[in-house]
Amino acid sequence: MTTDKPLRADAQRKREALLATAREVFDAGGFFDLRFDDFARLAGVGTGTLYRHFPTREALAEAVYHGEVAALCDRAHRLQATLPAAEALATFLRGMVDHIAAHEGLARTLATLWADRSGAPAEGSRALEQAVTDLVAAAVQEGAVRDDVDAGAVMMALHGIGAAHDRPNWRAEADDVITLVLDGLRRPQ
Amino acid sequence: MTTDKPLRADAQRKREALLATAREVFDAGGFFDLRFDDFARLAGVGTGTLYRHFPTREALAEAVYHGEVAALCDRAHRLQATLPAAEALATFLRGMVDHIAAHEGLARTLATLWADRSGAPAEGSRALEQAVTDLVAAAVQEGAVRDDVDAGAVMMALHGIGAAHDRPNWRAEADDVITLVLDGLRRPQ
DNA sequence: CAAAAATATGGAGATCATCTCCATTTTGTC
DNA sequence: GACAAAATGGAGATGATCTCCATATTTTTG
Repeated sequence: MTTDKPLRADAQRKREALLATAREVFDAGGFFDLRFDDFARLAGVGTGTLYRHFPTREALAEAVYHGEVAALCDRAHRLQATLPAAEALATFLRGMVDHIAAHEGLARTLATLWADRSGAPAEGSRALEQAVTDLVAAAVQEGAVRDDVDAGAVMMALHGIGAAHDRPNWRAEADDVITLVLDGLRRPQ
Repeated sequence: MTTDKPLRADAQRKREALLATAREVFDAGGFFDLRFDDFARLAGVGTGTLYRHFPTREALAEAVYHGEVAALCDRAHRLQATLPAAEALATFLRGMVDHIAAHEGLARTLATLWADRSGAPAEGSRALEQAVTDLVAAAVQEGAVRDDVDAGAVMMALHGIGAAHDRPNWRAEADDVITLVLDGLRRPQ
């Protein structure tokens, strides 16, 4: 499905310059407030080039955070391989909140990518969802988690954590959401 | 805090025309896709008038759904008066999902209003949050619900339900989120 | 290596939604 | 009915997004 035509040398250079700029702006927290065309100016390329590489702001955000999200997913796989499934799930969800808390821009990015109703969901979203689904399925298999609740519900709760990122008491509430989800998932013995 | 200068007769008429148009577009599902100025055209008023009455799209959405949200809050109060607190909370949350499911536009509206980071949260949001907070507090008081989880966490889960409104399996997942929240809230005996 | 083909560039300007401004009209008051 | 206050409408300013294509760079071919 991924048509990977080999990118020309200069194209690769410009693309990387754009990504570097985007990363900087991201870390500075201004990603969603910067005029989109200005990413081009800051990276020293033309606006046409910007739009050719990243047709929308969301595409750029997705590219910048592709690494972050991939890291999250890798972590899920590692946990799943080394811990009992229920613990893996708990550790992953707790760690996800940590991770979001540590990266100012991530919550807003995830919320934006998730809310993006324009056609296909971003690759990053898909991967993350798959990771969560796998973790839940394993925990169900193991018998530690009820089987009458869809893994999608956990994703929805994560949506909430991302979407609500500017609530004053975000961190504590996010932790509490995870607590509710985990306790709610425990198989009623 | 609410400075209510009595509205002139024509002003009231135009305002009502705008609201009527907005409600129609809402029900048709196109509220967030319609050019904002077009609300004026459709209502037969000038754009200046539109902007005077509703400075932003969110203000208009808030006004349209003020009634809906007020109804939700009233319902919360009635339930709280007639049922044990834990049941009132459960009934309210289940009913909220019903209500959102029945009104195509509501989820997106709530998500938008909640996500609106421009200054003060809309009156509707505030009222809804107060209602939820009260329900949770009463249930805690009654001893049916743990006291170590913030009511804000429930709001965050609702954020998720609103924000994720375009997931293919929305209804089932939303119900499951509520199940998780309710079971997670139950005081561990 | 030169020429030809393919690929990518930049940035001026088209397009489009949002919002403002104020000369005119409508309403309320005395 | 005349004066003041309130509200109107819609032309145009503003500003962000995106397109287009003549030019430049890279790759391939002979």
